[in-house]
Amino acid sequence: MGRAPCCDKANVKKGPWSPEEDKQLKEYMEKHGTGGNWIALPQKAGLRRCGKSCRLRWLNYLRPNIKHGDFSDEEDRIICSLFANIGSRWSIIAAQLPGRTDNDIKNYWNTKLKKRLMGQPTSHRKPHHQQQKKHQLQEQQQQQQQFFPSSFAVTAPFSSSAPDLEGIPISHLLNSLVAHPTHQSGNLIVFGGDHHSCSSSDGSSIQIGYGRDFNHGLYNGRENMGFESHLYGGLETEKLLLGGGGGGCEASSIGYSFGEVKPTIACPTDACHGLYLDGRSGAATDTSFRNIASAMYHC
DNA sequence: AAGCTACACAACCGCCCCCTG
DNA sequence: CCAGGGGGCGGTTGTGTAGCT
Repeated sequence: MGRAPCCDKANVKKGPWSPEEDKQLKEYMEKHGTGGNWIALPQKAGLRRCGKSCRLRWLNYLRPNIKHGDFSDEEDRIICSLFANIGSRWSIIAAQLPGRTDNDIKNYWNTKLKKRLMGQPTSHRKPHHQQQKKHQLQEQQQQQQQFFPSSFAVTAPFSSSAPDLEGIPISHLLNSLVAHPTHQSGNLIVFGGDHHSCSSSDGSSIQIGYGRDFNHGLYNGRENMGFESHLYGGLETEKLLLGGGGGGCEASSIGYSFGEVKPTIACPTDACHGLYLDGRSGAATDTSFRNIASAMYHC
């Protein structure tokens, strides 16, 4: 038996809200509030709308202090950073941006940020002059640099058969791991590079930019290598500190050798579900990442 | 000027979580 | 403890608009 519908679909108006309906809902909300029941609200307010539709309209458009329009660079950065850490938990991300709604942020991400960070054209309309294309390309490169300033900029394809990873951009290592997953790669969680979440055909996966399912840590007894808990948008996540102590991946920290990293990659256990590598900052992280990528190729 | 296309954003759908009785 | 229902959320679709041909 299916669930009873929340409202009588046949007698409910759908589609865009008219100014009159907006006014009616706003006035009712200002006088009475939801009364703890959105489903009953439309009837009380004299609206021929589904309660959920009223809720959405209120939360996303009518309620006070809603910000619409241009997102600032700071907001962009916050969204990207949180998306990298917790994925598409729009409500959590919205909670960090006063005046912004989850729907707004979701739309903004889907229509602009995602394309921008994936290197797709961001212009409002198709350019039709070479000059514009050139300018657009430069703009994209600048924007990528702005968000991921270390070595994440994409340049050339990476051959999966090449064991020597020195000098190969991290983004290509990432891409290659996505394209050629190993049985170990299912245990690697990276954030900070491109924002992909990819699965291979056999079900193993590399999750990039998403760490919430990663719960357990390894502590190998060595100072500055272990797991550290972080709160991102109210969600606790943990990451393996390959980059050194304190703040995670510091520029001055060391890269771990294959021997040190391999047990973690090769032998996931209940106590060690995988790696969580902060790839956002600096050369030391690159070294760590290269070690892991190298380990995966050798395993 | 008309038709086409791409884009932005509002709104809907349906699933899941969690509270309550 | 369990079932039912409302609320919340993320994904998807629909619609209006602006630029291009």
